[in-house]
Amino acid sequence: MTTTDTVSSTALTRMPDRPVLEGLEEKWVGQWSEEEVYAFERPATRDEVFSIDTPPPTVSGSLHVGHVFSYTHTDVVARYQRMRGKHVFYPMGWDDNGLPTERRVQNYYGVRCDPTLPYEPDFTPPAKPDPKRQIAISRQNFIELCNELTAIDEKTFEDLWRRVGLSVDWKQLYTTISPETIATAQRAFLRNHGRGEAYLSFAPTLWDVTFSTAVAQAELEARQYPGFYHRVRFTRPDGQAAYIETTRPELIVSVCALIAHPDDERYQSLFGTTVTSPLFGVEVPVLAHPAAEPDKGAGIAMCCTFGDLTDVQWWRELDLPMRTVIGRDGRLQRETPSWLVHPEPYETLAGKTAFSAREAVVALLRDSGDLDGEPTPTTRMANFYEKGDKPLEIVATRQWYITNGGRDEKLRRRLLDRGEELAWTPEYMRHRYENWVEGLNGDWLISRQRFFGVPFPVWYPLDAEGQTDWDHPIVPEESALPIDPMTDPAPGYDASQRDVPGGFTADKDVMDTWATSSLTPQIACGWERDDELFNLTFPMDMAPQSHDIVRTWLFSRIVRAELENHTLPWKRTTISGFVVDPDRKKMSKSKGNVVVPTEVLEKFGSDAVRWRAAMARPGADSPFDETQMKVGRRLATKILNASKYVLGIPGNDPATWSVDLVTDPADQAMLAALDGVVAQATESFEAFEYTDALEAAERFFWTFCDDYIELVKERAYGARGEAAAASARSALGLALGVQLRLFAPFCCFVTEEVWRWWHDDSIHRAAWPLPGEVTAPGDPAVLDDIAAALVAIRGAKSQAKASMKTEVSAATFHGPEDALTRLRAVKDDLRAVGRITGNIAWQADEGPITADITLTPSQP
RNA sequence: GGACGCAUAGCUCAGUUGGUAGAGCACUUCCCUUACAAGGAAGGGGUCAUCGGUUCGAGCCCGGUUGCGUCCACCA
Repeated sequence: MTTTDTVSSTALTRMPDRPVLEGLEEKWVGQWSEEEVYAFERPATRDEVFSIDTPPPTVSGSLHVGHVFSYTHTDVVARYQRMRGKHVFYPMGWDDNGLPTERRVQNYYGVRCDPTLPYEPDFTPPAKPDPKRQIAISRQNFIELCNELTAIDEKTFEDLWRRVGLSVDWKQLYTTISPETIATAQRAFLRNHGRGEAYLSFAPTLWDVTFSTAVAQAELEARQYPGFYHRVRFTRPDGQAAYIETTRPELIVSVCALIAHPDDERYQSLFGTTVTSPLFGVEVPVLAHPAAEPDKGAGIAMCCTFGDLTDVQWWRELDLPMRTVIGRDGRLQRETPSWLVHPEPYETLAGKTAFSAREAVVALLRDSGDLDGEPTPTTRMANFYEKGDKPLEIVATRQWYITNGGRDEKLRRRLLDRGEELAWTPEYMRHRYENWVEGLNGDWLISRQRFFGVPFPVWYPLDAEGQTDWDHPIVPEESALPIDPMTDPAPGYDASQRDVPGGFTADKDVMDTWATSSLTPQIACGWERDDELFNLTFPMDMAPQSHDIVRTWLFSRIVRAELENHTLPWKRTTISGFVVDPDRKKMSKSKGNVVVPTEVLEKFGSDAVRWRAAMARPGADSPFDETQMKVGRRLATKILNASKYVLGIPGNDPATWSVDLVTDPADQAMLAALDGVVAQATESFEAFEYTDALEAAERFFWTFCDDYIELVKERAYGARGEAAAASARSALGLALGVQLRLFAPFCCFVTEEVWRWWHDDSIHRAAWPLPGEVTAPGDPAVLDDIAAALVAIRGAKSQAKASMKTEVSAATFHGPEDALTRLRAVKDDLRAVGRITGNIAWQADEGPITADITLTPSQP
């Protein structure tokens, strides 16, 4: 990247009399867009590119300050890399497919999808949606509404991101429901399928009864759930009782066995025998299995198909029969199960929800005398779908899976190795990844029984009886993608053969959102769509995200890239912490502690919010605190005012600035010190430690303002001749230019505003300052000595409660000999800033620099 | 229960290879000084969670304890 920037001498005409922060966002957002400052231009080679796998926000959700912080962290790095001359590939994506959008559409328009209904071309949603009486509409109508609403939401999101100042290239925007993305997701799936990495399986799966869909391990959330222990009697062949305790008595219908730990003394005599279930008279074996925990409940568990994941394990390992009664709607099946010896009691349960059935069973048990004592309340942990509010059921269904190492040690090892290979910021976050991969207990379930998502590009043949042949799925050629099996006929068939015996039927499921977003590197980089782009950007350089989605998004992308590309999808991942409320609780809608970003941005300005974000180190949670925003705002204001001062010095002309004119020792010392700061900031950015870069720049800037500017003020105005003034002006101007660039990644608006007072091109395409660019053969220690001397002078005046303007009739400086020598060289500047009119004496001794000051009595 | 992180001034946090405890905010006092009163200056304030070890010397290294947070596991 070359800059065609020209330095303008017309600074004074572009500089407002009283510059303010208000309005800078609007002004520069517009101009950056017009000038295409952040457009990605394809260079010749990969090493000229810095590519970023931006997390695509869920547009149906809402953004809070936490999002603003973490996206700012990425932007700060992107801006640094751009200034280093990289062609920054920084796309934005909208995650608009999936269940969150469906749910939002249902609430927003008051509709629900009923795939059995026909399409109504003229359908318009009700003006006032009634959330209690959702209108049933066809799948196509429903998808149209999803597209309509996401378009509105995406506009809001884009406006916010622009306002925050994200330097994304909006021409690289992708969405997870676009035809290109659908084609990419389907293509990747077909490749997985072709290699045996994607497979269809009929198995017990975690099932959300509210949304009527399967969910994956990564989407689980364990929550406290209140329940009751019921002590229930089973009957031994000799008529004796065997008691179990259960929180789900309705599952007695499904009981397959009683199971205790093999070493449990209490149940040795029962192993190998059978017992009979209460109410239904079903005879089940009593078995031993090490997964049974003697301390839980009665120590002997009722194994049902299925109450929990342990039941699944027992069912599988002990080869138990499948006695499912809870259906996909969360209700007990209507037909009386065939295995019941006494079917009569079931009549009162048929068709009931699990909750109602539980009450009914308890009543029955009470009547029959099989309930021992009263149910005792307990709190247990239950698995929930993270977006749902009813505990998950386990239902045997046919689902698509992708291998993820959960059932394959070799693949698991490879994925763990990838975690090793990946660079992590901060380093310790890699443990979360390792924990997750090591704890996987099954493959990745990717199919969802929903509507707004990427359809599986799959059909199944129907035999002569119209039965689906699940074992021989029909897939399309890749060239036909994207396809929708619900509307496109299977290859080799025509539309009339849909759903008729001897014909074909569509796979009606869609892929889970994560199955699509696991491919964001491939989607954004143009995999199999734009080879040139792909080769220039993939594997990507940086994958930013917050720490809660290491197990989902980060992991799933590594899986997909490993299976498809045999590489990591990126070199490095950077993990942001959360913004938490003052009590250090995570912000969430349900807690009502969410801070809306637009208000904060409005109140303090984007630069202030960005500053605060950058002060949060990678991985660290930070509490939301408005007073911190004020500090950022103060910095932005200070940048504006200090710049105005430097450029407003009479006769100061940027075209004349040159390090060759910097001859004064104070000026040389300042530039030398700044050069060290540049080195520090650069080093920190190279390590992705943007906070350290900011702190280094800021620490220097305040000294620059409070000490250095004050020190050279009079000289810059020409009090000691033209050469001395030129030295100060060049030093001030050059240092300002360097510091603006150091701050540019953080306070992108105010630095741009100031920069343009004398440049025609954006600061964000200017070169990052590097050590040696602006420096002088000075001793940085002089600046510290000056600061110490100023503290001494000001302290004396402050203690005397005198104005800083008060004249000093005599001053004696104490301190180490070498420090005094350095101070003598800047004596005239000290005299000016301290208003020292009388004698200056120097007294060498040990200890810090101090001054004895005699103040001239103030004139009446 | 497992893993990880944190514990330093009233608050938010720095503290490099061990060598006299730091910043900002808040607080106190002062100052309208030709960039900035949405400003500036000066100042007070800390047994570095706790116990033990290594060392001439520990906020830092090692071990234990306690408290907090996050992720995972936990439905009998």
